[in-house]
Amino acid sequence: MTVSITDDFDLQAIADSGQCFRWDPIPGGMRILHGKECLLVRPVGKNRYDFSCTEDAFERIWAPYLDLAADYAAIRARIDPEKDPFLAAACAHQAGIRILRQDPWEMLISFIISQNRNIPAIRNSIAKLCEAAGEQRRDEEGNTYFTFPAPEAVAALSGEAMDRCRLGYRDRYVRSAAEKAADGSIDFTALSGASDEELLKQLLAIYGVGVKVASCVMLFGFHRVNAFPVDVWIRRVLEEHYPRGYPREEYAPYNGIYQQYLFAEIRSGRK
DNA sequence: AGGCAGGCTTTTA
DNA sequence: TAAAAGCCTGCC
Repeated sequence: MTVSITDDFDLQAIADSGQCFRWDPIPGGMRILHGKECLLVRPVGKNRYDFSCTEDAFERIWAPYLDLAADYAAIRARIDPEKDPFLAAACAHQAGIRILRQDPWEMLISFIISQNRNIPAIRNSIAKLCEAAGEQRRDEEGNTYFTFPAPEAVAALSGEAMDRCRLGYRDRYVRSAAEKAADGSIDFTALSGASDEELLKQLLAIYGVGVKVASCVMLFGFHRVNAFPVDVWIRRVLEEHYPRGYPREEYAPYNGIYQQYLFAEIRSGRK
């Protein structure tokens, strides 16, 4: 089906934003993996895209996933270039990013895996985990892909199979989280109803999850768009561009969205 | 109690 | 060789 998207939507910018690890370029577009689902997207004209899904799947899965109901241009426009030139420039340069509504379980595992590693290494481990414990399927064009595995499937992996995912010391974190998600002691449905403060507390109680990973899971898995992950890159932004402090209160409730523009900006090499 | 140093697997540049 | 979307443990 053809979809019209007039708000910010840049496939490459989103793929490069560090929030998703299973977006892959295909000829003329992007293949997007999300949980067990797969979507092929190709731009076909100004603000128009070919989606390899039915209208029903678009309404039910992909429009929510891509957060198409939100107005990112308006969120960018809230920043005053006079008061915060660096963030305003970041918003302008990095326009096209959206915060995806990803699966909480997939985000928990993905960001546990992310710690102390760069993005290519993260993608590699996640792909291997999907191959080891996910289901093999074919996309609309007959190419194979693997679903993101269910908690039970990860918990059931042998030590050897886990080793092949190259998780390093994180393997026990992944296994523990999978066991707790499988037996219900991590309950994503219940967590989705918690306040930001309570959700953070619950996530920090998970073995292998610190403040940085918890913030990413909140932002990308629970769509808590005021969560503000501080990693080495954002730390650099704050030190170099906000020596007198960063106005978190002023940017509520969208701190997480602005964080993404800052992150993309500093990683792009622009100063 | 809360802060800090050191260690940790592997990949990437 | 250093750095990478960090966290845990032990020590003080």
